[in-house]
Amino acid sequence: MTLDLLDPRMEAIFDALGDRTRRRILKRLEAGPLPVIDVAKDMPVARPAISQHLKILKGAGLVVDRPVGNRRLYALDPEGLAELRRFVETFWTDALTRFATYAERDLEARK
Amino acid sequence: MTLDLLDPRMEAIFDALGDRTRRRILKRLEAGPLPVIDVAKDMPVARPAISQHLKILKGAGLVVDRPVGNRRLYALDPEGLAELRRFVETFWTDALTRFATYAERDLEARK
DNA sequence: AGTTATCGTAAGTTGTGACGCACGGTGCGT
DNA sequence: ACGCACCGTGCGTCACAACTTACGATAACT
Repeated sequence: MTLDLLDPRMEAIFDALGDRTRRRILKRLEAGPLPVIDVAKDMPVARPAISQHLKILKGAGLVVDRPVGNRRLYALDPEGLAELRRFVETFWTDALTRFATYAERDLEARK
Repeated sequence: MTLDLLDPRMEAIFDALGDRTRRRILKRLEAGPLPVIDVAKDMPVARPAISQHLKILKGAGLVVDRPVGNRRLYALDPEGLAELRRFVETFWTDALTRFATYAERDLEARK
């Protein structure tokens, strides 16, 4: 029936979102593009760790980066966010449909 | 400004979704409620591992369970899914708003 | 009562991912 | 040219989370 494996892209996205530090990074980038050093500011981990996390987020398509002089600006990638949004949306509606179906069956069974 | 930490509930949800096996479990439950033994069927890991994953998913509010005779039926929890949906939705729209703002600034800066 | 099936959990092992440190590269300034 | 700031990346370490195995509990049979 339906494939058991998720889209590799979605796998990467959820894997990326599975880490607290990475979620914090995204939350911080929500305010706008930032250089690595600013992303790392007041974070519980050191800058190199932030770089590694950013690399993973980039691989998942959740952030984009562009060099600006000395530094490198990271920003949210609407592409990846859109993909996540679509997936959650469809999963949600599908689940609700199924849920309604089973609620109906329950009602039927109770008669 | 905006709080750096996410809602503990969302933290639990994303942590739960951060694991491949757990995602597969959810995907399987999308078809309807199942006993543990059926969830574990043809899975790359043994049944006890599935039980542990289900416990985590339950803690995150993504699944619910009810005893049915000898077995125990697990099903998707619309509550948690709704929460996830809302979060992704607002994050998405907020990000888009910010994105538009910065695109505008870019345009302005190019003049 | 005895047997079988389903399930949860405790205990112990292991892979791996998150991290700090150190280094090298690059760009901007003096 | 020199120093400085920013950044990416090996490399080694370590904690933790995902496993298996073994056991005990409960429920539905004969």
